[in-house]
Amino acid sequence: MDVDTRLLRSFVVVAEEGNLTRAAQRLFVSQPALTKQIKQLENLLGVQLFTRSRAGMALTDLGTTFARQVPALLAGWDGVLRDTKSAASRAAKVLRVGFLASAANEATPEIIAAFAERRPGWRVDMRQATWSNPSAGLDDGDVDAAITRLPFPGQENWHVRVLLTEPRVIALATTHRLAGRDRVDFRELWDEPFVAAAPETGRWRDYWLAADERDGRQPRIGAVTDTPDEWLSAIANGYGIALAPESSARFYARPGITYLPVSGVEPTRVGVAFAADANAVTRDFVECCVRNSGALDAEGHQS
Amino acid sequence: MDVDTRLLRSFVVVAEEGNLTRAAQRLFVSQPALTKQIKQLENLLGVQLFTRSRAGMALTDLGTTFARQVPALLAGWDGVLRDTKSAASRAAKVLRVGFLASAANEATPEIIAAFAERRPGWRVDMRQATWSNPSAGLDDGDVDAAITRLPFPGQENWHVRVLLTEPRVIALATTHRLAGRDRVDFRELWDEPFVAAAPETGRWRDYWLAADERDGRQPRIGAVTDTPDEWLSAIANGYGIALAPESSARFYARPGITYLPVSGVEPTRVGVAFAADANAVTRDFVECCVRNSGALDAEGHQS
DNA sequence: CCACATCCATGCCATCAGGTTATAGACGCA
DNA sequence: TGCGTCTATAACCTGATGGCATGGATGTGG
Repeated sequence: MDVDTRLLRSFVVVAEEGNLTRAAQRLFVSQPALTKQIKQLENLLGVQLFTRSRAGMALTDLGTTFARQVPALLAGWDGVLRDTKSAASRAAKVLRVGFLASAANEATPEIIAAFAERRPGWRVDMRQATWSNPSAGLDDGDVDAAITRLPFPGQENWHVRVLLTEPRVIALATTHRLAGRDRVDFRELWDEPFVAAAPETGRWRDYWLAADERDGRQPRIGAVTDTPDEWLSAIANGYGIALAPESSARFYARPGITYLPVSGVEPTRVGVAFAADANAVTRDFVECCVRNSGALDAEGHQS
Repeated sequence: MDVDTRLLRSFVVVAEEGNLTRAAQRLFVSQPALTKQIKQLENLLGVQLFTRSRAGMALTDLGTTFARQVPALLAGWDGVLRDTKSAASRAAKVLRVGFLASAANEATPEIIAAFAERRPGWRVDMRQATWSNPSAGLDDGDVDAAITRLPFPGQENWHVRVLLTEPRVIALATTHRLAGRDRVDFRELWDEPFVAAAPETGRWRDYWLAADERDGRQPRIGAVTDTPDEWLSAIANGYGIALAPESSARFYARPGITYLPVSGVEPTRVGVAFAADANAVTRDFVECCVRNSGALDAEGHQS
């Protein structure tokens, strides 16, 4: 009897949420599709996993037993997947590095150069990730290391070394009423619409909305974007403003966008994340990251 | 990243066979379909698993690594499946028993009755299996115990207790040249066409062709059947003859079919098979089997 | 008491993955 | 050179699956 792991993942989410509609959103499918998936799984097993009611989907006893075992299966598969992919890249002498656009910076070429010297014959495969994937492929086993902004969702599963810390600034349209100012305080911006990452990025989104510095007030969302280009356009078009790393003013300077210093928000950190059991080559790369970012202003330390 | 376990099973078979065409037969799909499945799996992993050549499909290094891990995954899933199904039947107080048509006999009603007395409130769900499924559903977790003919493929994975032993006879069309005889020796039948089980039943098929008693000579196959009815028809129509348990002469008497004693083949045994970790209810059932078949002529002993 | 919000289920339609058959292409072998 | 044995490709078809719109059941607030 065969299953698609997809069904199992859907099952897990539904079990967690206890609610088809919400689960469907998290899984990016429609609610009817999810209804069918769960039904399909129940048919396959010949067992009722949930009791349905207006209140939602509650696990039956059998469903609970099943739910206890499924995560291990999925983890097993994901592990094999990761092992295989990393074995492949090792065989090809390719180090796969994911990075978030805004996390790469002037130091990146130096890091690569240092690594090339350290491991002759190896190639570094840099893969840019969107904001909806803040671990930059680490979670999927697609990369050996990820250079990203901290904190990111799922960070606790990985070893992280901080590479640098920099202030956050505010990005706004040149036409914005505050664009002429020298600097602003974040409190002045509480009621401004913001350009944000997608809701499912959770902690990530919150961090860039500075949810913690709003005294519990809900932010206004003017637009949702997933890549630097979309982000810049949204800001230039006046859909909202956004927090950004200071270095964006250099890397993402663009007509129609103004960057201003802002007080009252924590600075942002760039880090390199990797698996606890990373191989020697990956660790070498991490070492290169620390050394060559340290040249700027980081205090690299284990996190 | 999601897979259908089906792809994994296909992969395992192709890896074992080293040959798409043969693997496709074993999996009951066309060869092009398998080509696509394997390609799909390789795409999914982003890794080449096989090197193709006119000689067939050979695992790459990565493929070998992968192949080492996959069986554990599949076993894990199958285990969960089994657990869940058996938990369901336990909750419903249903004992699921598979049996092979030719393995049930006069004692069966008594067994059920004895069990009903031993476990009031429980129901026995008897499921007849075809010859292409000689474990009668045990392998798929569809039953808690199986009453079947020994030996059967995969028997080593289960606990088995022998219920009875009986001679084998030969079944042939009444019009057959030997039908008038009192008895025959198996050697006289070496060149006769036989009605056999499907090739994929392996050891099972061999046993009922008495492959061991042919001095290595290949049997002639006159027809392939999967159920008693097909089998009886094939014999009556003269497509071939077949070995059968002595009790068939009672249970499957039919105009046009003659059963004759045959010398030179081992007797056949009926056994009840169950999982090593079977629960108390299942063990009770096994106990009932042993007691109530023992009334006939078995010496029940652990196998 | 009724309109509304919230859930899950269902019907209909469009799309696409996946299967099948037939055939091509590569290659060793007689 | 023709044949047998592999795998890959092409063309076609069907069924599974997802999306949208909607229905039915049931609390909830005005």
